Amino acid sequence: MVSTSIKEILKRNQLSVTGSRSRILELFQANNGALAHYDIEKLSGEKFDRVTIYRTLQTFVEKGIIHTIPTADNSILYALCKDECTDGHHHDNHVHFICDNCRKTYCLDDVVNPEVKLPAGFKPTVMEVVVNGLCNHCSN
Amino acid sequence: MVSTSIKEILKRNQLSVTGSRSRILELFQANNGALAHYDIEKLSGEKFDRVTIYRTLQTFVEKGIIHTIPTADNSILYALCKDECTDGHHHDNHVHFICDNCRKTYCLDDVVNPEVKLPAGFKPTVMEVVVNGLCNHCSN
DNA sequence: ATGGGTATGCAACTTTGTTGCAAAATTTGA
DNA sequence: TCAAATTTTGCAACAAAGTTGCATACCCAT
Repeated sequence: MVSTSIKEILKRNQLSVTGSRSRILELFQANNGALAHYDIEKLSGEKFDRVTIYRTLQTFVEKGIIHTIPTADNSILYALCKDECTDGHHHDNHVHFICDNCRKTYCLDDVVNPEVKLPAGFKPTVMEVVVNGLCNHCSN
Repeated sequence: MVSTSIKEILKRNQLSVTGSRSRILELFQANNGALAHYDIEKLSGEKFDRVTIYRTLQTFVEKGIIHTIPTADNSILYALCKDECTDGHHHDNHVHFICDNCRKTYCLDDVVNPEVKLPAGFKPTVMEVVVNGLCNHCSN
């Protein structure tokens, strides 16, 4: 059942199981996409304090449960990490896709970041690829 | 001389030549990198109203004089476009590099965005590639 | 069940970005 | 060159987004 796995995720990351954490994780699982702070505030039904949501998201990022996606319009999106993520070390080296029509954000987990040849002296550590366009549901 | 070319850039884009626009363009030319709104506020020496800077940057983006760079930490960076940019149509399909040490952002104009194979049905329009790491000055 | 530690909610505040409007500056045309 | 027409600027007020300190409430191990 769903609630069990949520509890397990929190325990695995040494986090106490609280109402807000469970609910927010649930929202991510149910939405299967990326959520902004604003979305969570709406979806959770005004139930939690804004501050709690900020702190919960921050904690989840630190623990490697979710990761952030940069967007051009200055809003931070958050999405669930795959299981391999561990404390502070994210392996979210996949392409993100934002649909210009339905505004949904997809983690294209199977599309691995491409190689990029940088000029001499530039040592890369992290790379973010965000593609905008029409998703498979909106492109007909 | 520098001031002449700044004037020409503004005129070419049908913008009246004003103090703030000239000064802000000058800052971009002098810095040869990306600037955030915050940077401009500091660099310009408290000389201009915050609102003016917001509006000037917005105008420059619309005219294709500068383009935005999305970052993971929710700050918008702006950088000069190459001359080929025209109204609303940016050709900034190059890789951006942010140095984790000196915090400088580079437009790697010669590093063109790589090809990415998307799943069936996904139709891309714009793509952003941002690489973090150490730049050629900080990697020694 | 209880005590120690952690998380939450509230209040107050800071930062960031937006809007309307009058004053000032820039451009245009005679 | 000068005055009128248009744009731009700065101010004030506001809205949204994010942060911090602290007392209360909750979670969890014993």
